[in-house]
Amino acid sequence: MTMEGNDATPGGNGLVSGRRAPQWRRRALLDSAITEFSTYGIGGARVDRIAARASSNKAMVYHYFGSKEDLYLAALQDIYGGIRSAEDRLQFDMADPRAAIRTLIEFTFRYYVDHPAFVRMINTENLHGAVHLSAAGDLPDLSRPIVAKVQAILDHGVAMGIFRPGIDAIDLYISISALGFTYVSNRHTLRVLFGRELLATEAIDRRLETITDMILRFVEA
Amino acid sequence: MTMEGNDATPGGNGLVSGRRAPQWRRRALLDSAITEFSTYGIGGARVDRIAARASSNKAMVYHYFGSKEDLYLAALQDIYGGIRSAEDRLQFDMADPRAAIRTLIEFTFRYYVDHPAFVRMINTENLHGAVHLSAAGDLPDLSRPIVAKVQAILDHGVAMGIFRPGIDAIDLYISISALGFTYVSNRHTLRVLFGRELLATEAIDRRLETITDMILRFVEA
Amino acid sequence: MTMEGNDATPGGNGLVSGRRAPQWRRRALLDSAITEFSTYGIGGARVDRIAARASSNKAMVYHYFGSKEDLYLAALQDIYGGIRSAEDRLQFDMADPRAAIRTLIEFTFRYYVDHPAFVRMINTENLHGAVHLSAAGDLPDLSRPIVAKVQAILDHGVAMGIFRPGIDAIDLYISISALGFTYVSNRHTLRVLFGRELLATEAIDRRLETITDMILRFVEA
Amino acid sequence: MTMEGNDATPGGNGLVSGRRAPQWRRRALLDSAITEFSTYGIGGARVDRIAARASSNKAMVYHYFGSKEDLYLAALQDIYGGIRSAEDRLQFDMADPRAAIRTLIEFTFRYYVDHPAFVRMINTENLHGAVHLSAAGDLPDLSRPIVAKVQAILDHGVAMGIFRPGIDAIDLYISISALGFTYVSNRHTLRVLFGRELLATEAIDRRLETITDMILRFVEA
DNA sequence: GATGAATGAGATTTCATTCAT
DNA sequence: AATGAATGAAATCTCATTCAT
Repeated sequence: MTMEGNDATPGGNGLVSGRRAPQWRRRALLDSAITEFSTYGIGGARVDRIAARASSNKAMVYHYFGSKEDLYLAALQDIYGGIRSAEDRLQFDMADPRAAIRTLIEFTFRYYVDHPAFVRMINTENLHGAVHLSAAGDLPDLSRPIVAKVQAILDHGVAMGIFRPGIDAIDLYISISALGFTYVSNRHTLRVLFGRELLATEAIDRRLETITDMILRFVEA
Repeated sequence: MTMEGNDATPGGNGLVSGRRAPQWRRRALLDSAITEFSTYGIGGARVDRIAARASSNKAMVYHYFGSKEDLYLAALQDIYGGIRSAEDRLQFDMADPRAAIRTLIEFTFRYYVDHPAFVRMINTENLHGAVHLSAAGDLPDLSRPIVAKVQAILDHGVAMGIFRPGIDAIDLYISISALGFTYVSNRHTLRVLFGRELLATEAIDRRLETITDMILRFVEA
Repeated sequence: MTMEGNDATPGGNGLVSGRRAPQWRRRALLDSAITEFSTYGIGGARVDRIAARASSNKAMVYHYFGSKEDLYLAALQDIYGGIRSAEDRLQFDMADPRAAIRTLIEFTFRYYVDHPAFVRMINTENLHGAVHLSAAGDLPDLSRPIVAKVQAILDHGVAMGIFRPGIDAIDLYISISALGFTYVSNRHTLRVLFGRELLATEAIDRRLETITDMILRFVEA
Repeated sequence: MTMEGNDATPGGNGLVSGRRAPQWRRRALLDSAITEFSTYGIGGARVDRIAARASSNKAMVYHYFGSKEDLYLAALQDIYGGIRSAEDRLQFDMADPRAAIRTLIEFTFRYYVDHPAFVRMINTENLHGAVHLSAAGDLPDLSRPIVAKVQAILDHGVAMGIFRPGIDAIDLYISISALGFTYVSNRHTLRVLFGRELLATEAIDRRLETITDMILRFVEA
């Protein structure tokens, strides 16, 4: 399911903690900020709009986050915390490496499809050379144990003779990610250039088949 | 070779034409604009900086382009005109579909690697829902005959029994693009999260191998 | 002894009185306010900082003082009450007018040296045309019986043939004050312009000699 | 003659130079800034008012001076450049040290009386610990050759047997300055406390007599 | 065509003050 | 009495755009 506007409240947060009761207001501002930054980029985002969307006022933004840039940072962390915790909840059937890969592919692709704000935030952050992520890069919530899981799946598959050896886990993960990420990220220009509505439900399902097929053919022995 | 800063002057084209002598100044402003927009996004771009980088002044920007938005549009068209004309110069060995696919993959990947500003502009345009591209979408310079070429290669391969049938040309092209595009586009966040310098020369070569391998395994019968 | 930071709690007074138990909190806020106003001026003072320095919160400031301006007024009164009560405690040896003048000079100079916040508050109040002091000018705590004492000393000295007649008490007091006040008040710019640390202990002692010498030569017959 | 409001255009400027024709506008903004800062202090000054008083707009302030603080710095330098150049134009009759001292005293006192904005700026700068002056302290326009002149006068007087030896030139200059400076600087609080209008014409003349008398008695052999 | 000055709208940020508990 | 949250007005600063020459 695609929800353009936003897709916030991902991480159980806890990233900053602090104040007592009105954590809900901080949360509302953060959600609004994610929507805003993912819609307009950093330079185009307006603190005014962020406050208004959260039914609050600009001063609250500064009260809770200090500055527009710090707010962006908090939004970025939250967005990453969201996918991280979703990944942590993922269950792989290690007895069936092929199924495990399918699970990973489907999860990853649908996460992008369902969280366009996540996709845009990543793009925005890359536009800025990932300097903010660097600054926050040591936060444990951002680490990606997912790669260890990919490695484990690959190892199992190789041991079982199903997968071929010599495949780099990070490189594979980048490929899985890329095949879905660009599909979501670039859907607007692709629509204009190729005339296809990529996020139509059947289109999504077909794309998932392509990605799964492509990755499995790549790893299979 | 990667050149961060910019990578302008793509189409010798003449999308707007007009004045004759000081076309070089228009060109300089356009190059500067591409650098600026691809570095800061639309909202973060500064007309002042664009003018200064071109050793000119703001009034010239307005003289030549009318407004910041129109300048962005011109930059976008220029960027697309660049890849279009490069694609037009591409030669495929149709007698060897496998080689033809390799040629396409390498060209596409290296174009992204060598033109990071192109990649960023695409991302920026998608952030904005491709509204500017839509507005300029009927320009002949932007159409993508590349897809027809992919279709032709696929058809040849199927006819020769080398490729399996049923592969959608656009979908395949999106995959080829995606495997390289995200690699370049998201390299900063990937570097922070995975600790790898994706644009080191050997890394690029290895990635090209992965992409080629993956696509060929996917299309081969 | 010089104490930069602050020098509050001058009058144990009770200019406003009122609540009984947590008078210490009012006092803490007032001390903090004196530090703040004397450091940043009225416009530069921050209610937030005043509250924080007193380990309290802004609402308390408003609870006790009503407004920032009223707080400034209270601080000003407190500061003047402080010197007034110190002056009241001064003992002059009227039998020796020369010694009495020396006592006055030393007291005055050292009071400025020891109470830089007092000096800054006076300057701040003068910057604002003394409108606040005017508003509070009828408070008995602010009247200056010191001038009557100067007059008495002068009269005694003239009667004893030690001092020359015709010296205006207020004018003399202004001179005594000025020679020390500016030395303290302008020490920062004087340090930059002349490269001398005016508040070094020996410098202070030497300055006191100069002032005493100058005033005595002026009044002596 | 006292002119409260302002008293600008002191230094032949040249402190920053730059732009061509519209130096008059920069000058107007600077004059307005001097009025504003000397009236409200740094924290109380309003960029809006500064622009409006100069019949300009805020953006021009930032165009010419960069920031409110830099504008304050420029104003401070201008103010100091003003007294410096007036001092440079002073002529002393070195054949008559007593007259020379009189000249210096009268010039100094009347400069304060006639330039209340100068006095207030000095006070404001001292309130802030002279950090701005320190930052600009190496500008040649700010050095004080006046002290060398005082020394020369003292030396002549001592050589002629008119003045007593052992008087420190800087200390003497501080005294001369102090006796007039505080009189002008603190006139508002002194008016409230003592009920005298210190800047009435006759009061000024009488005060000049006091200062002259006091200094001469101090230096004479 | 070209340039520096000028401007007004609007952006981010601050801060005195009040509210709810 | 005491506290943290909330707010609106206003302050500083920015920037796309236009003007005058």
